[in-house]
Amino acid sequence: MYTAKKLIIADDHPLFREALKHGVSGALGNPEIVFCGSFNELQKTINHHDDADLILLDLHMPGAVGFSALHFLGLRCPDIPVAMISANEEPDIIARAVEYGASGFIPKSSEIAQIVQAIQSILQGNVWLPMDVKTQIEEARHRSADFAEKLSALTPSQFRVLMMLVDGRKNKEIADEVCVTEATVKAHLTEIFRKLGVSNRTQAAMLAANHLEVEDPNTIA
Amino acid sequence: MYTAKKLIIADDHPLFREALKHGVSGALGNPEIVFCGSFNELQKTINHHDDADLILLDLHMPGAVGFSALHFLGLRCPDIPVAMISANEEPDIIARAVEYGASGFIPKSSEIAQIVQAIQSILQGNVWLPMDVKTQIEEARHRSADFAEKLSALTPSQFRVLMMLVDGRKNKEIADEVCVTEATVKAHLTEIFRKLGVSNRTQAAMLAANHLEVEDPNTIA
DNA sequence: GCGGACATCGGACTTTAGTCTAAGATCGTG
DNA sequence: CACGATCTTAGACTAAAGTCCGATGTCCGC
Repeated sequence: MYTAKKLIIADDHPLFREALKHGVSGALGNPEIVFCGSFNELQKTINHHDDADLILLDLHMPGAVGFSALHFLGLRCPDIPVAMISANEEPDIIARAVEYGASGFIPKSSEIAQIVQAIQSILQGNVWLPMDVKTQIEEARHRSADFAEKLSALTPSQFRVLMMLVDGRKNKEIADEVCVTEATVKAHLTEIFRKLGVSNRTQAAMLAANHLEVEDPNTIA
Repeated sequence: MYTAKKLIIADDHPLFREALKHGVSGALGNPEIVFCGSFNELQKTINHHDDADLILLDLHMPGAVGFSALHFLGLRCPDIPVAMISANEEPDIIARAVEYGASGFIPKSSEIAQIVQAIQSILQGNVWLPMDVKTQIEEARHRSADFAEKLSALTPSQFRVLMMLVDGRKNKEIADEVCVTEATVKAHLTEIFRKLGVSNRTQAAMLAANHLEVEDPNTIA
């Protein structure tokens, strides 16, 4: 079992942070626990407690906007792991938190036991995320690889056509651009749809766009 | 010092590529330099010059969308290293370029000496990236606002239809879903195209998807 | 009540999209 | 050389997509 000597809890809900304290302190070897109720307070606190083992940081802190607190901590004390605590469980938010250097993301709705487990895992140097999010990310990776496979099944010519599909060009335009007849383009398209497992050009374009991170409003507008 | 025998420069800015040519050719042993001004041209060029030592590829090439050109080269000639050249310096873009197989990312704002150094590093088999990666997402935000304006011009019914367009549904399916006739859907669509400034459903879907981050459950950040 | 925005539909029509079948040309590989 | 994959095209369809014109009805604000 991993214990801690000093813990910083940055949350502006007195009730929640007290509950958090009593819930986890026993399981972590009764560490010293320092409270911060605002971003301002956190900035001061960190000056006297930069030897903390872990910071539990609320996403929505007074004085903090977005991930500003997280970003600050990353600069100020990059060695202290930060676990985000939030009622918000959007996978998108969680992914961003990790990008900004959070070592974990603990939903406020979690059971005490789960929170303890998360903290211990983070103290070991791991990144802890809620199960459902982990599976979502894994599935996303899986599907991404799946698409890459489909994509590499396309011949170069077919790939070219697919790219022009993303621009919303019509068959005749594509034909002129590639200097072939419309019949050829149609033949390619039918094959593209089959390989990608879609049924029309819009779906094919959306699929390609989502995975190739296409954004160029200029060519569309 | 590493030299090269043949270099392909794929960029649609004549001024820039000439400058690039004269800037680096001396330092690389005066290699043969082949120019391409579009994705189309690049595809043709590669057929006669698949013995090139390096390809300098502009991110924004006419005919190429996103990393389509990079991906194409990865399939067509996986052995030739590709250095992305771009005015875009977003870390996000740079990271993705490397994911898609780029051997380097050279900002157009770089000094000649730095570009030469980057190219030589890449010729050695390394992956070269700029030290300072600055973000300018202002334009993206601006375009976002522009699109939001167009979006708010849509009536609720039209918006709903647009969302189904993103799924690649056909008119009849949309009609059944919303419980109206196909005639109504068509009427909405014609108006949607007008308001968004596009000319067909695929373009409308792409526009919406790019700005609303509408995704089939495939991609996750 | 009148005008305007909105949603709804029909019909007629033109244009694209998409499938299917068939077939010729090229090119690389065993 | 034979084989397969790819690219190419044609012709004939069927099915969608998209436009134009007109029409009805609702709802809301002035």
